[in-house]
Amino acid sequence: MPIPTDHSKPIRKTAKESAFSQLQQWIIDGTLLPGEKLNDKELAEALGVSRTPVRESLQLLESQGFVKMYPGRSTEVTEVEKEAINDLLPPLAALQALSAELAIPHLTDDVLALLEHKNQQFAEAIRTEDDFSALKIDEEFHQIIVDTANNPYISNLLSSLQAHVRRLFFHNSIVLTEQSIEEHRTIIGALKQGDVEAVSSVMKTNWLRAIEEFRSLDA
Amino acid sequence: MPIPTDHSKPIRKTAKESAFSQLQQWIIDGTLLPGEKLNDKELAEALGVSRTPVRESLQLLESQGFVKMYPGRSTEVTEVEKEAINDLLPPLAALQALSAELAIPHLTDDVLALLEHKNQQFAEAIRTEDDFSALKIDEEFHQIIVDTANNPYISNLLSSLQAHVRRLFFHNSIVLTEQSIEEHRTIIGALKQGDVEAVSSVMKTNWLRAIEEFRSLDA
DNA sequence: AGGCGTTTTCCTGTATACTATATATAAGTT
DNA sequence: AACTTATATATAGTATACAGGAAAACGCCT
Repeated sequence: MPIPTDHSKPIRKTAKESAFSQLQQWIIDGTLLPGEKLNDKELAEALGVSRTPVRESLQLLESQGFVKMYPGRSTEVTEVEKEAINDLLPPLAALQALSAELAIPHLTDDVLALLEHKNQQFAEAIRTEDDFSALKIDEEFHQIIVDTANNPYISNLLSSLQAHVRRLFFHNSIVLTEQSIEEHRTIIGALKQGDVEAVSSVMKTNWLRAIEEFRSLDA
Repeated sequence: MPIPTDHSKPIRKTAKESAFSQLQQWIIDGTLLPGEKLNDKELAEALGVSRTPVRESLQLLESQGFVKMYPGRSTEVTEVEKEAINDLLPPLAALQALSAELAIPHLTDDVLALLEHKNQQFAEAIRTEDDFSALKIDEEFHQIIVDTANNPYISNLLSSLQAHVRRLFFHNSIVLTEQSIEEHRTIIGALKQGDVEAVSSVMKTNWLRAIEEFRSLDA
């Protein structure tokens, strides 16, 4: 009797974890509005758990910059300022560019195929103006590269930055353009050829261009 | 009556905060050894607080990668692997280089003077072979640049990476060399001239060189 | 002695209870 | 009425109590 039970991950999802992801989701998608005061008692009963896991989650969210705690006073959701994009994208671009550089030695045909496939999905999403999917797929595309770089520190830093970008994009309904498709192709090409300079440069361009596109929404 | 009492920071040092910094310190300086199992009850009484703030601190430390939590099982201090330097320094160098670039528009004479002063302190520490001070001053030197860049996201990311580097250096008693003094001078010069490329390049060199020096300790 | 199952202990995760401080509300004074 | 001062209420921070599960200790069998 084989019993294929895969207990490699005996994921008993701890109350703290589920509280954390739910709260983060609510903050990113705007259910919890920027500036809103958070009362742990309320959140606790809304989530059906006690205050303890809620408070633990809030502290993690603070370390990621999603909430601000005023000790002894209150906890509130941080603001979503459009100008934050100016602070957010440069380090994101730098780390993504670095990831691409570091990914080169670990490239395999599988990875390249995966990237090309993702970019096709991406192109399709752009074509059908499925903006939400496009954002999601774009993130996955870049995640492949980050994973390939295989650097846990970078992965960590980026996941935090990405979450903030996601929130900004959510609150401002940004739209990715066709230009990204071509840039992705260039990135794949540069990766194939192991051109460190080129890949780093295009990657930065790809991300920093978002600043301009973001600004144009002001109009 | 002016009463200059600055109650902008009525810092009531919360038990959680003091527990956190103490635990982090213990992990960095090796009081808590890599791989060691952490028992909240013990830690709690050692710190004179209850388990709650201890557990909260441990969770923050996990998010920073200083401990690993196996839910329901145990919490242990992460290992200090020399090879981690290979993963740690590239993003650190990239972000420090970016900081320097971004600092340029915010440079003032005060900042430049401060940098030159710090570098003199640094040179003095190197000269007297006060290795510990040299490390500390070097960190302060770079912190000035990061602060000048005035980007909260970068500051955040770097503080986490710096803590890891500090731990690595502690556990391997790394020593900074005279070469850093000259590189710091070059950095200051490039900043003065607003030479983005140069400052970025030297900054990266300055940090990545540490990888080589670190490896040479193997011998 | 070594392996397997059972029992016991311990520890983590979570809920609840307690405490002190901050804010809101009401009373009092000029 | 405006401004203090006092009182009440609420909420954050911390401690403790409780429950389930993991690891350790023990005993049993071969």
